[in-house]
Amino acid sequence: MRSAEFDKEKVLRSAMNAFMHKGYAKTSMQDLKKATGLHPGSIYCAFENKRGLLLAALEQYRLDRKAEFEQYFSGTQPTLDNLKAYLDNVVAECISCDSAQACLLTKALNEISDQDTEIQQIISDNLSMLQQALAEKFELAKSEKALSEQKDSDHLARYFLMGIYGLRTFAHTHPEAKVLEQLAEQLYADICA
Amino acid sequence: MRSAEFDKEKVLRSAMNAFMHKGYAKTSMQDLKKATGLHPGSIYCAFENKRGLLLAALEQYRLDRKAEFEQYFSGTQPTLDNLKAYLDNVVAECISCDSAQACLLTKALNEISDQDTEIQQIISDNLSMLQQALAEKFELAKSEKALSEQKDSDHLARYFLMGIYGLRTFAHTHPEAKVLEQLAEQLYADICA
DNA sequence: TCTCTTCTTGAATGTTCGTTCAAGATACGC
DNA sequence: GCGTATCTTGAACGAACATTCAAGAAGAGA
Repeated sequence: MRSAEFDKEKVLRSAMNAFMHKGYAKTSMQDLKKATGLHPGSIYCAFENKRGLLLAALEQYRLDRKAEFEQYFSGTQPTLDNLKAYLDNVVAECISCDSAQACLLTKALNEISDQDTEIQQIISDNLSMLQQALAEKFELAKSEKALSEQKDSDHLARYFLMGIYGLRTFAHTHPEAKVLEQLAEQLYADICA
Repeated sequence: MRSAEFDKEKVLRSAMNAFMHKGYAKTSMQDLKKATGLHPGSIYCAFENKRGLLLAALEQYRLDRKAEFEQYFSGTQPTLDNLKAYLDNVVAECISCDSAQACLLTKALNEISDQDTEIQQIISDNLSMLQQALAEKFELAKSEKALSEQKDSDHLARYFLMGIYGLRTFAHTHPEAKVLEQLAEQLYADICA
């Protein structure tokens, strides 16, 4: 026996970055080779093909984001404060990173959309999971009496997610902190109102 | 002398559709030939290359959308009603069309982003124009006493646009009329509140 | 009707792409 | 320390790509 020499998570995160910056179609195997340090043969051995690498990268992205999300709600602060912090982090990401630091899920969703129903389904499922997780947080906020019982948590989660999508796209044309922060502020206010 | 045989607007709208459905990178010249009915030579003669065709298509898209926008505000109804109608139309587009009927501008913005600063600039400028046009409508609504003078029209325009971006992305995973209409409803309410 | 000019056509070009595979390298079991 | 199973390497492959161009088709002017 002999085990593989590369760190799978590291490779997948490099691939994620490559896909996020150039998009799936424009990222060539040569780009992936440069990004991951793996030779084509190894990539094909480990992930079957370019599409398999994208699938694995999407799964890694899901795990990373899930861990990140849960970290935001692990403390003892009021749930709504955690939600605001989470939103502020989205804004910070939009500003700080190189301009193309979008979410891999939405980036891939926009690009692949109709052409690959399986990937489309995976992405939709992932985003639905995030939506579900958000809805649970809104339920939690209601139980903390920080949010009116009248509110529909599912609707709030959808609206919140819609806002995040919008923010990310908006950031492409207006990467100015002040403007994005103001938008996030209103989004949060409208949800808590 | 002999004039060209094809209808430039028709060709550009066909190209627009092709680019919107498959994205720029994935749309091959063969696809464009099929979509436009033009042979490669003619395309290169008229638009220099594939990128030139995208530029021309973007310009045509801008003109079409500008005309569409102005039509929504040509009547004598209150401006806010027109805005709501405009928003409802966005939602209707998200639902009715084949799932990939996004906005060419945002689609291209998401895909090309960093790789072509000239196209990035053109798209940003176009979206800024729409934002500016929206801000003027909010100003108009204020003068009609339908909106508080306290409100910042520029901010409202940005928030409205953010919502539209978000709606379009959201529609990719939830193409259900009821959900999208509910989101649009709240967006409108939050802006007018 | 003939000629000139311009447009149209689609096969050919060189390049780049995703993918394969056989040869070489390396760690593990004995 | 040897044999072997497995991983790594990178050259090679056909396919598909954007682009070119020379030959053919067709309107305009006489």
